[in-house]
Parts: sequence; structure tokens; C-alpha cells
Amino acid sequence: MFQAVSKQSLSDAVFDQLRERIMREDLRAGDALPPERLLCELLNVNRGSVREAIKRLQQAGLVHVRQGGPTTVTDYRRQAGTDLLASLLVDAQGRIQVHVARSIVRMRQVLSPEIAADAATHAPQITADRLDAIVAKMVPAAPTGTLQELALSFWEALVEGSGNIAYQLAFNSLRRTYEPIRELMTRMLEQEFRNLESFRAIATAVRKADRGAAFEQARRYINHNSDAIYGFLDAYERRSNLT
Amino acid sequence: MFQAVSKQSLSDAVFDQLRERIMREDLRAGDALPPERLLCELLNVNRGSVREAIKRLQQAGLVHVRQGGPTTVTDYRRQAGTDLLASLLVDAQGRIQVHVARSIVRMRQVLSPEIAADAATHAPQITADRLDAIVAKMVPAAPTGTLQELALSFWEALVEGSGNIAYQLAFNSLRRTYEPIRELMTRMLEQEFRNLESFRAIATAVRKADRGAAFEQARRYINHNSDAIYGFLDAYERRSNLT
DNA sequence: CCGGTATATTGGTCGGACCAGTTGACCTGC
DNA sequence: GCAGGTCAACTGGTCCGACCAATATACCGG
Repeated sequence: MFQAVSKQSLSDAVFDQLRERIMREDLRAGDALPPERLLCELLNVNRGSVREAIKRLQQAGLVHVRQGGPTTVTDYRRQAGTDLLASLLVDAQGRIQVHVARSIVRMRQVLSPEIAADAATHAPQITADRLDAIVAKMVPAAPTGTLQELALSFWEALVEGSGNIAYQLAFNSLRRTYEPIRELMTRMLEQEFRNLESFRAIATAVRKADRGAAFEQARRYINHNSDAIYGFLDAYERRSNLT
Repeated sequence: MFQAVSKQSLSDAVFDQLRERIMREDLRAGDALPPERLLCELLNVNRGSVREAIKRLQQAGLVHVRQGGPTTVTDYRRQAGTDLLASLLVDAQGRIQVHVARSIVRMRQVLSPEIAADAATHAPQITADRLDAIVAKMVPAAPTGTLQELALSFWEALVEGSGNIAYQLAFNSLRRTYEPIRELMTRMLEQEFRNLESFRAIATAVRKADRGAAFEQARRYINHNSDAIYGFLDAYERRSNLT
């Protein structure tokens, strides 16, 4: 298959490089960033590009900027928001940070049943219609990638059905986090995607507006799902330690 | 007391204005933003400022930019991350969006007991030491604002102790969200802050590395706390509907 | 109707100027 | 000696005007 070629503007490149340095603690909390004009020379780009990059770092909570003084690095663990998860999950060498992955899976594990439960109370019929439509497209013979897409839409519909904007935005953050390791997730969860019964059970519980059942079915699914990931991460970690 | 005077750069002002228009659906998903050069004239600022603002909008997931074509507004409900919660909670007129507030409280309610439980297993002693130190500073006679500060540090310590970076970043997002309605929270939760027993109970459970007890104590606290907020929001909503 | 082509439009980059806060060395006067 | 003021050298913030690069559109020719 083809995939869109990735373009990157200069300011994006600058942003990535600085972010990488901060998260690798090459630049530690409290350190001053080089002055913008110096960065221009070092990176051989225009000041505008540097400034756009720094604005983004500021918004991400990685640096503190004040006019007249130097731009300083902040403690991202205390300042940054969920949007940073994607950057944390995979390092510059493409290695997965196992403890970050475990954190994400854990949060997802905790929230998912609640989301299903809320969807069952908030908008059962409409949500169930959407869920059924998605499940109908899931055929075991389909390629795993397609099933993954559908599973993602399934949860997207569920989250929207929960009527909880906080869940929704958190879900978006997580979705962005999955993107870089998409193929990995595909292989890891192939078994899960093919177990259509789980999806049907959740959809049915939602349609019945049965909060408890929705919670329980989602819990079963997500626990099973999470265990598969935990297992993979354990193996991944052992393998990393060997080399 | 004094508080820091708030400065705002031009690009921040532009960002706020565009974000506001997008969230008020003055600019709908799919709509094209005016060209940068036109925005410069309309807002009477330099193109650099406009570009910095748009870069931030792009990072926040509110617009989609591509060279050569127009910059278009995205569906923020599907694209934006948790960092947007703060902007959603309070509208331009300073009114609280009640359904957003309920969403946030709900997510917090679900996550808090899990955080306490994880802290009890992950780093019980160190965390408990920090918790005890904070609780020691909580004296019922202290001004509510101070107690609020301490309560926030308490949860900050707990979240750090959970060793879960996803929780930590989500917590940061939520903390930023509280900031604009800080005083409101102070009044709303005064009773809660003065109930030191809850904090002690959580700290004790963590020290004993008793996962179940930590979960349960945190659950009791956060439920009580959330109910207070829900009650306030109901009243707030009724009042809004009247006027 | 299809495919190419010229042109206008849009975002991306450049450099160089000046404005506006901050810092620190230095001087002043008590 | 030291509090307070002064000034110069930073730092980030804003501006201008030019040009590059990708895209959209209208038009033309087959």
C-alpha cells in the first residue's frame, strides 16, 4: 500500500529537535535555551522558524519564555499535558519507552469501562446504532489493518456516545499516541480484533441502556486487550535488556 | 494580596481570538481561515504574529494547514487533546460551561482512586512521607486558599507516587483547567479541604501499601468532593436558565 | 472531455531593522 | 559601605518587504 509522504516545515524540525533534547534531558529543567539569534545560526534557519518552534514548546509546557530574559526549560513532568504522551512513547531511536507504554495502557484500561457505562446511560439508542453499523462491517476474513480501523471507530463512537468531552479529548490524545506505533499495535492485538463477540456484547449492553453490563463487557474486553499488550511489553523489555 | 500582572503578546491575543471564534463555532469545521496576509490587515498585526498563532492552533488540533491551500478549521471534538479543556470550560463571557465541568469532574472522579491505589503499590514509603509532610502543614485554622494549595500538592505527590506518567500529564492538564476558576473552587470545596481526616486516611493507606484501602479512601474523598461540585453546578445551571 | 499550461493565490522562508523588557556593571550620594 | 540611580549590553517581541514553494483556477489545444 501507499502512504502519504511526510513533509516537515523547518519550524517543525526545530521543534522536534529541541523537544527531543529536552526530553532526553540534554537540556535539563532550569537550563536556559540558547538565544533565538544564536539558535538561528546554529540551526541555519531564519529567526521566524525558531520563534514558531519556541512558541509551540511554550504551549506544550516545555519551556518558559519571558521577554528580556532567557528562555528556560521547565520540568515537563509537572508542566506538560497529555499531548506530550506521543513524544514520550517513542524515543529518537524508535525504541518504545516501556514504562510510558504501561502508563498509557493502564489509563486506557481504567477509563474504557467507564466510557462504555456512560454511553449506555447518555445516548444508548443512537450510540448502539452506530456501534452496530461498525460491527456489521467487521468480518473475520478482513485484513487485520481494516479490523483495527473499525475497532478504533467503535471506540470513537462509544466515546462520543458517552457525552463526556473530557473523555473525548483524552481519547484523541491517546489516538495520536497510537499513530506512530500503528503497525505494532496491529500485530499485537490481532487476536483481539478478531473476537467480534466482545464488540457485539458491548453494543448490546449499550442498546439495553444497561450501565452495569456495558461496564462489565467493556472491562472484560479491555482487560484481555491490555493483558496482550502487557505481555508484549514484558517480552520487549527483556529483549531490550539483553542487547 | 498582590498578583502578577498579566501580559499578553500579540500572537497570544491572535491565538485567543481565533480559538474563541472556532470554539464558538463562528468558524465551523471545514471552513477556511482568512489568508494570513488578510488576517494581518484585519487584526492590524504583523504576519509573524499571525503565523505564530496559527502554528499554535495547528498544534492544538484546531486547524489544518497545508502549503498552497487555505488553512481550514478542524472538528476540535475529534482532533484536539486534553490541553483544550481549559479553553472549553470557561467561555468568552466568563461563564462556566456546565457540561464541560461535569465531564472533567467525572474523569477526575474515576481516575483519582486508581491513582491512590497505584501509589500504594508503586512507591508507598516515599510517597507517604511526602503526603504526611503536606498533611502536617494543614491546620484547620489556615485560610482556605492555603488549604487548597496544600490539597493540590497532596494530589500532586500522590500522582507522582503512582509512577504513571499518563496520570501525571492528565493531572497537569486538569490543574491548568482549574486555574481560571481557582477562587470558585476555593469557595466550592471549603468544607472538603477542612476535613483533614480524609487526607490522613489516604496517606495511612498508602504507607501500609494497602492498595485496596488507598483506593477506597480516595474514592470516598473524591466522591464527596465531586458531589459538592455537582451540587454547585446544578445550582449554577438553574440560575443560568432563569436569566 | 481530457490533459497540459499560465497565472493568481496561499502558506513557508528569508534577512535585517527596530521596539521593549531584563540584567549587570558602574557610578553617585548619603 | 551601601541603597539607589544610570547606562549599556543583552534577551525576546514586532515590524517590513522580498522571494520561494505548493496549490488552485481559468484557459487553451487536442
